[in-house]
Amino acid sequence: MSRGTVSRVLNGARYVSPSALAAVNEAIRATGYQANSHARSLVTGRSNSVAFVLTEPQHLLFEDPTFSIMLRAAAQALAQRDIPLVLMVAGSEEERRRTTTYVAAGHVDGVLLVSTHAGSPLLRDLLSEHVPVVTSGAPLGFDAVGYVEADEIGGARAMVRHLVERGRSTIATVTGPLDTPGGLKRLEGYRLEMADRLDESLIAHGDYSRESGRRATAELLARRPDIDAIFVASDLMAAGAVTALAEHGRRVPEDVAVGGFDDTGMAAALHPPLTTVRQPLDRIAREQVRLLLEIIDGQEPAAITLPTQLVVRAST
Amino acid sequence: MSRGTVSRVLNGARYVSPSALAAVNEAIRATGYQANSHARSLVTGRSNSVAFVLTEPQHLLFEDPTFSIMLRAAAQALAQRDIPLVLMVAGSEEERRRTTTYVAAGHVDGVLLVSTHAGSPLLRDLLSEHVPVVTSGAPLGFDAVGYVEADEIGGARAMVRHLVERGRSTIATVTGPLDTPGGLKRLEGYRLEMADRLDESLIAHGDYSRESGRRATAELLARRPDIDAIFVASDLMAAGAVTALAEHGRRVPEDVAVGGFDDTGMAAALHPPLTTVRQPLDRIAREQVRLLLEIIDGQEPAAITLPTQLVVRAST
DNA sequence: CTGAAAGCGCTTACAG
DNA sequence: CTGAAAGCGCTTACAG
Repeated sequence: MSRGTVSRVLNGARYVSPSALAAVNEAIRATGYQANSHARSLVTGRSNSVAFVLTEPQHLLFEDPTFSIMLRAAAQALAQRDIPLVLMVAGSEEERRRTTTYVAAGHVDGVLLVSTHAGSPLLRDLLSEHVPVVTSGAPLGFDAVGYVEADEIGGARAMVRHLVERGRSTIATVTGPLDTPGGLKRLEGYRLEMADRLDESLIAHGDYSRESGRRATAELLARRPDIDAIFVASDLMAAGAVTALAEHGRRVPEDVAVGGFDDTGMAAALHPPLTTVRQPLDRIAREQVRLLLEIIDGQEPAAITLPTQLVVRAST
Repeated sequence: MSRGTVSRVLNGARYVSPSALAAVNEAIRATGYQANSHARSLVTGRSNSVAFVLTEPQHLLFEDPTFSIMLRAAAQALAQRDIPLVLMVAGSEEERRRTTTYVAAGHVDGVLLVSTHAGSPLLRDLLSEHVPVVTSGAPLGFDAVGYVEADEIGGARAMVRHLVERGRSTIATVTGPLDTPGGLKRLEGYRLEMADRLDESLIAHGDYSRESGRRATAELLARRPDIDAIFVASDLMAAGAVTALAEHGRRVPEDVAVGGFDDTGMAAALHPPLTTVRQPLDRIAREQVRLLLEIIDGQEPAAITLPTQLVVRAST
């Protein structure tokens, strides 16, 4: 039996007789044969691997479980297809250059990018090299890039609506960074739902870190001591907000209701347990992988929006 | 100029005349040439990549920043040598099999393993395939495996000594899982330093999760209401311990002093800020990478122990 | 020090 | 449907 026939079996078994197919499969089982991936990549020009590129500042990565959850989910979704995930850190300028060079050299077939900031130079470089990319969250300021996002606006609106239904009248918000899609869209949802209740003094800005949630909440309390609810744009910042409220002698939820966003494990562990908006992070990562592989296979990019879900706990 | 000469320049420039070397380097710069890694791997039989294998239960990975810190540090140490890090998740039985097959097939040259449990079947399989492996923490029940660890025993002793110096007389401990080197050795350090103060009723067991720290502390308080200090074997569990103490109306540090282990960002963020034992996680990951690359290059394994450092804050 | 040649293990048209 | 052949882009003895 020729090498060519074996290769055909390995690559989809087209134009192979049933008897040859069976014989090859049996031989593969018996010998535990595994194709040499380097030889295959050399001729196909495909690496059959994908990079997961981390661009977030160090502290956030360790504080906020969101990133680890997506990383792990992506690794698992890829493993099911026997595609390795290569982790790259592109925090500094030099790391970014190294990452672009590495990717452009064809070491990986595509890139998974998490929470891209507006005008990200890394994304710009990657696109100019025509590297298949899928981001999580709509990349601000880029067109024709594939992405997967949660329904940020819908989720934020649902939370504000819930706070209103709970009888809260003075609802503030702590935003995420406004150069990220999540930060921007959660604020947009808040604005839309607040409508004529809206007042700019009810808005304070954070950067997704716990400490920023605490600081922004303290600002709000100083400016508007009359607030009776806060929608905080991430669970981690909400943890900071709860701390700030305690420091100012406000009870949660009696004096001030607090709602978060994400529903990572932290939300249920807070005191009191946090009402929040659940993002389907696992599913986002899985869809991101699926979409990237399609694009690598030559399909056009797409934008996928997945539903969020309000999870009511004791904090509201 | 022949391909052979260029190849010699790329691989260390032995037996190359200065003029040829200069010419090749200039051509590389001018054209931005990058060697095709698949072709190179095909002939050398080396993948020039390394796997980072995650075996921890999901929840711990997201709760405890220790793992992300080591993952990121390892990725950065490898990136400096232009070696990609392949992330593999080996939580389930099937994932473990897939990982072993993948690694044994030569897709990566070696494996970085974090916090191996006693008798780990993954480590057993990897060693039986003669895959170069370096673990973080001494792997319990295995010989001749390279590893890098913090001085767990010394760190635990320093903490107990500190609590004694602070005038505490009834010092309890919450341990980590005793089938991990960290869990076992931190308890050993506690035992050694307690000497004749030791009483088994002062020991409660956790599993490194926050909730287990809370539960174990509640147990201790029920059994020994007279304790005035607790050495908790990780910062995350210490956070749970502080919660339990508050729930039982004990003030930290006035009534009960609390000491942790790790010194991840969480320690300084706790209320009150946590006295803890700093593990040099960055350095551990860097040394782990260095050692693995040496072993891949044919050197014998080694065991490296790095010093820990007591960091005193307000909780003691 | 340098060039020519073989070979790493696959895939893919191309005949048959 | 199947086999023989070329070729992917390198590295590495081997002559010279």
